[in-house]
Order: sequence, then C-alpha cells, then structure tokens
Amino acid sequence: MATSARQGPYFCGIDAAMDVVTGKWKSLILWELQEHGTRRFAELRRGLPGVSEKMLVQHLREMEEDGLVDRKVYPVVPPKVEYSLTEHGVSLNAALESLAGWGQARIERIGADKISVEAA
Amino acid sequence: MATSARQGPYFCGIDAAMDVVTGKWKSLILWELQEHGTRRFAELRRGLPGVSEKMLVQHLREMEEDGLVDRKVYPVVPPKVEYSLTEHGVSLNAALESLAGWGQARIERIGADKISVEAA
DNA sequence: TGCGGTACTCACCCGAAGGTGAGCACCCCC
DNA sequence: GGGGGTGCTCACCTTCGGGTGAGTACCGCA
Repeated sequence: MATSARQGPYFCGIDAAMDVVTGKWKSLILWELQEHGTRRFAELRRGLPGVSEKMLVQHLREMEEDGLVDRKVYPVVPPKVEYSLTEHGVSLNAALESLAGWGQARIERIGADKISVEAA
Repeated sequence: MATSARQGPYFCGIDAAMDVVTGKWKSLILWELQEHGTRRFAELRRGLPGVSEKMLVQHLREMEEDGLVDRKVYPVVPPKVEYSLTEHGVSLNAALESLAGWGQARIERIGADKISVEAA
C-alpha cells in the first residue's frame, strides 16, 4: 500500500528525510502550505499546475500520516477540507531552505528554465 | 538516456536540488565521498552495502555530469579510477546537513530502525 | 593454470510511481 | 434543469528506476 510502509530502516538522517519528501509534488505542497498557511484542496490543485487529483490526494494522505500536514474536514454540505502544516511540517520546510538555496544557485549556474509559480 | 536530460524547468530551488539528489544511493555516495575524501570504485561499492554495480556507475556518471563529483582515471594496467567531491558536491552536502538533522530527529521520533554504516 | 580483483558495459526483467478518465453525492447559480 | 464546483475514490495503463546476471581485457598470485 502507499499508506505507511515507509519508516523502513535508514542509513542516515538524509534517508529518513528523503523518504518523507520524495514524491513529485511533496516539496511543492510543503512550499504552498508554508506560503499560504491554510489551503483548501481545490486551492492546492490550482496552485500546483499539472498535478493530478489522485496524486494530490495520495501525497496529502502520506504527509498527514507522516505528521507533516494537518487535515481539517468541515462536515458541510459542499465538502470543505482545509490543509495546513504541522510543526513538523514547518520545521521540515525550514530544513529544506538551505537546500532550496543550493538549488537556486544551481539553476543560475546552469541557466535552467524556471516555471514561475508566484505569478499567475 | 539517463545521461543528462535533467535540467528541466523547475518550480523552485528545491526541485533543482532534488533533481540532483534523487536516486536511491546518491545521498549516500555524497556522504561516503565527504567522509573519505577520495574513493575508488570498488571502495564505494563496499562502502554502500546492497548497491549494484550498474546503479553505482550510473549514479556516479550523473553526478559527474551534474558537477558534483570528480572522476580521475589512471591509465594503469589494472584499471584505477578515483572519485572525489567537487566544490559543488561539498556545498550540496553542507546544504543537506540541516535536512539530515531533521531526518535524524524524525528517526528518533518514530523509533525507526537504522542501518549502521559507520560500523563494519 | 585458473581464480580473484579492477572498472566497467549490456540485455533483460520487475515493481512502484505517476498519469488518465470515469464516477459520485450534493449543492448553487444561471 | 443542467452545468460547474466541492473532495474525493476506483480501475487501468504507461513509464522509469532499479536489480540480476552475464561478459570483458588485463593483471597478480597461489
């Protein structure tokens, strides 16, 4: 199953962090939630151009299981679900910041294209 | 091809860093080279229990292309090749350190098993 | 003389990650 | 009253990462 089955034996901390962060969209979800504080499902979908609903649900479930995001369901008539970062999610994001800096430098070094997310 | 074809458009720095670091053994290779400075192919293989030769070669080639490792071939009669980190490799490792710290904390939090590498 | 080591390459296979498209239960708005 | 939005689930399919095992050219050592 996709749910759980993680938490395998690790070689080192990197392994453990990677385990939680790998997945095409997870770091982006983390970022999106960090930026906006709280987002509804459809807002996240719109914020991550190209993500499929299935993957978004799946990643969110895994991240919830890993204690990174908080899922709050409002039992209202048009469904409403809000996602936000837990303290672990916030600290993971902080830990990713130096990596983001390195990646940014790499982008400039190799002159890769960048998809602007902040616009639109 | 596995070689190049990376450097696709990125959403953010994390993407770019992840692109370079994903691969089952890459972070371990980074770590191993950081610890030992310079390693021969067979030394790396022995240092990473479970890695297949194919994956080791493949990852090393990609990391060489990405400018993370330096490959020095000695044209001697029993082949001799030495791998070491470039400055970019070293700085990537530094950027990974906070992530490693987070992962370490997570390991302790969830009480996961850990494969000891420093022993043996 | 033949086995093991050195640093690989090549061909093949498997399973998981991720994408596609449909359906659902209920509502509001035009 | 039907089209669109809300948050999903399910089934199917493709792609790709990674593993397996063989082969290679040459050597040193027992």
